[in-house]
Amino acid sequence: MPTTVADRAHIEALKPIELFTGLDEKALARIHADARLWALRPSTVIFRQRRPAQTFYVVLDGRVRITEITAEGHTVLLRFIEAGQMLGAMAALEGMTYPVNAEAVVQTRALAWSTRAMGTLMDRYPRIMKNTMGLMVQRIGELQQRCIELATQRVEQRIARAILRLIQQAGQRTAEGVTVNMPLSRQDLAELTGTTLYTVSRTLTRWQSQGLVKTGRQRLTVLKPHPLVAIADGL
Amino acid sequence: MPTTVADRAHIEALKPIELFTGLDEKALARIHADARLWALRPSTVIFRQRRPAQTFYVVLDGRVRITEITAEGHTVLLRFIEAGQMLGAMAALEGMTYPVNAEAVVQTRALAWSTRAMGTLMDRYPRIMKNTMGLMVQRIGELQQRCIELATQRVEQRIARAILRLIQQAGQRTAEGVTVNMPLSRQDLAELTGTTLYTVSRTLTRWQSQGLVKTGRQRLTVLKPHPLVAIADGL
DNA sequence: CGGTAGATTGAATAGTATCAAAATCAGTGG
DNA sequence: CCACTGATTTTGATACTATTCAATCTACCG
Repeated sequence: MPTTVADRAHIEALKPIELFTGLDEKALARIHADARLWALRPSTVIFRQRRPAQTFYVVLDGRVRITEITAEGHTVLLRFIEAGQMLGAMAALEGMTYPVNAEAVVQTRALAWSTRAMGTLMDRYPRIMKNTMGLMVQRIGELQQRCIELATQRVEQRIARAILRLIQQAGQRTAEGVTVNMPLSRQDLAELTGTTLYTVSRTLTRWQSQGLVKTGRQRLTVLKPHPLVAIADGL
Repeated sequence: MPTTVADRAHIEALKPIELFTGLDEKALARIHADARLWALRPSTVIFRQRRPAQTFYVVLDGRVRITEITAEGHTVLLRFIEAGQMLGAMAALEGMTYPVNAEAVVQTRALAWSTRAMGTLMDRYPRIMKNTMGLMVQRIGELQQRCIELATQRVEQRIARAILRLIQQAGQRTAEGVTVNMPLSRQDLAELTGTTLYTVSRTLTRWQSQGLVKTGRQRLTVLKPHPLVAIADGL
């Protein structure tokens, strides 16, 4: 089967994805052939917690919100998934359920594989498994960091850290400073840091009056990163 | 190379370990041949955070304490590792550093492989990688659970959950109830739940006066699990 | 130009941390 | 066997952070 121009473009798209590093073009072609492309409008639910994990995704562009809802009804925002990252890794193993909810924040495209297809690919190309392990190690590290912050830091400190992470992940330089390039409500920040939207609001208003940030409806711009870093590091 | 009686016993010891499920005896023999056995006295430091990850372990018996110390000097107790579980999974990848501290709580035996040896084994037996992935998925789930508890639950609730988990992991039936079968101070419980030893002490004394638990110096017995479960579930 | 989701603000309160001090317990060695 | 030592635990008083609830305000959308 000869590779067409369109195929080549698709294969190129797979190259920068961390999950597929170290694989040759033949492997990438095979991997791509098994994938289906999904286009997701903002607020589309990709999967829900406790449902059978049947599809494994890699996000091509856009942004996905990972949440978990507790028995008491609290929502915790666990992370955002960005371009190039995998999504629904549980679906790489058979017979699992998704532990979380995934929802597109903005217009998002993702490649999708069935559990069966990804299982076969991993058996054929163990390098994918090795890469997955590496990514899981990263994720474990991030989660441990979150646990530690939640266990030892004050709310203000946690909000500062969350914002600094957000501008790392989705920061866009503007004339004034760095803007978080996605809709982000006070409620989102509260779910991200384990507090209430009221406390987030008060904190942001204070920072705004100090000239550290500029806030708007679902929008946030960091004007002076350094004092924020100081707060994140515990004054 | 014929397998001796002693070798056979060692290979049997590897069989129940989740990391090695699905491997045949020949593979297990090879795996065992590469391992070194470590015996660790209580309080022995196995590795420290930020040091190069050079050794991958599987705990045969005993118990290991995983902690992380923050820049501000707070210690967070992330988990206990029990018999059959892997330890230092970061060492499966090359060029990583341990993200945490590991210390034997009681007399402990563990098998150890060098990064190089475990890398070779994983290349030769991809099943080990698949098993590792499964264990990492478990670990990610547990950490997410911890984050959610820290983000949404009150201290009392978190302490109840921690204790219930401990009697799952290290519970020993006695005439009165179930005892946590390892030394466990108020400080440990505080580091496990993100609070202070004072609050843990007050909580336990209250529960003791209600007849739910019986506490002693580094010792804890659950007399009535059901009310504790009710507290863990938020009354 | 209303309607509505998002954001702010105030007041009251609850939950925990913090600090200081005292009490208890397990060993240890005289 | 007992007093001594150090670690662990308990308890009290106080300060403070953050939540909760209610009310109001604001920006954006159709």
